[in-house]
Amino acid sequence: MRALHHPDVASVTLPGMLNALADEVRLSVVRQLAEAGGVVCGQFDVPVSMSTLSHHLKVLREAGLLRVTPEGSFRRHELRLAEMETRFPGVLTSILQAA
Amino acid sequence: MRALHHPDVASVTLPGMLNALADEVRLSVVRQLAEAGGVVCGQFDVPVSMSTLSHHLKVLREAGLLRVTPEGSFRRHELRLAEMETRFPGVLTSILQAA
DNA sequence: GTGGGATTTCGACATGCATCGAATTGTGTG
DNA sequence: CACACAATTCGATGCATGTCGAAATCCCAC
Repeated sequence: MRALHHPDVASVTLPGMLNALADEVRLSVVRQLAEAGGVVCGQFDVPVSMSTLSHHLKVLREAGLLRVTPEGSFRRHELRLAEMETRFPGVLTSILQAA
Repeated sequence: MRALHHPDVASVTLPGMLNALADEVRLSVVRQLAEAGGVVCGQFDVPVSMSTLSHHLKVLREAGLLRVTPEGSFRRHELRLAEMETRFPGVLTSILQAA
C-alpha cells in the first residue's frame, strides 16, 4: 500500500470540501463517522460495493475530511471535525445537524 | 422561454444544495448575490461565456438556491437565503462567511 | 412590424465520476 | 511458508457535467 496522504488544513478548499460532501454515499459515511468516532472500512453501512466504498473514502480523505490510520490489517477512519471547524467555522457542523 | 420552476423549500435536498455550491463559478455567483441582492444576468463577474453562466444559474435555481423573476427583458436573480436558512439552518450562512 | 439587446436553448465535445468485478497488495495466524 | 481476511487498485462502462458558439426566444423601443 502506498503512503496515505492527508492534506494540510490550510490547503483545504471550500469547493473541494463541498464537492466531497455532495454525494449521498459520502455524506452518509461522514454522518456515521460523526456518530461512531473511529470506524473500520468494512463496518460502514452503505449500499455500494467494497471497491466503491474504498473510492469514496479516498475522495473524503483527499478532500481533508478524514484521517486514516492503519491498525493491523484494518484501517481506522476518523472525521477531522475540529480541524475543519477551524478552517471553515460552522460549515461541517451545520451540515451534520441538517435533517 | 418556458415557465421558470422553483422547487419548494421542503423538497430541497442537502446533497443537491451542496452539489450546486461545489463549483467555483456557482459559488462566486452566490457570493455576488449575497452582497448585491438582486443581480441581472449580464452583470455577474464570471470567467465563462454567457451560455455557460446561464447553465449555472439554471442549476442554482433548480437546486432551490435562487429565485428568478422576469423584469422586462432582464431577469432578476435573488438568493433564497432566508428560506434555505429555515431548511438547513446555518449551512448557507456559514458557507458565505467562509474565507 | 422591424430592429436590437438580453437571455436561453441547442447541438457538440471533452472530461470527470460513480459503479462494478477481478486482480493485487498488505497483515496477521496457523 | 501458506492461508485467510481486509482493503486497495485496475480496467471497463455508462452517465453526468462544464464548456463553447450558433441559433432561437423573449421583450422593449422605434
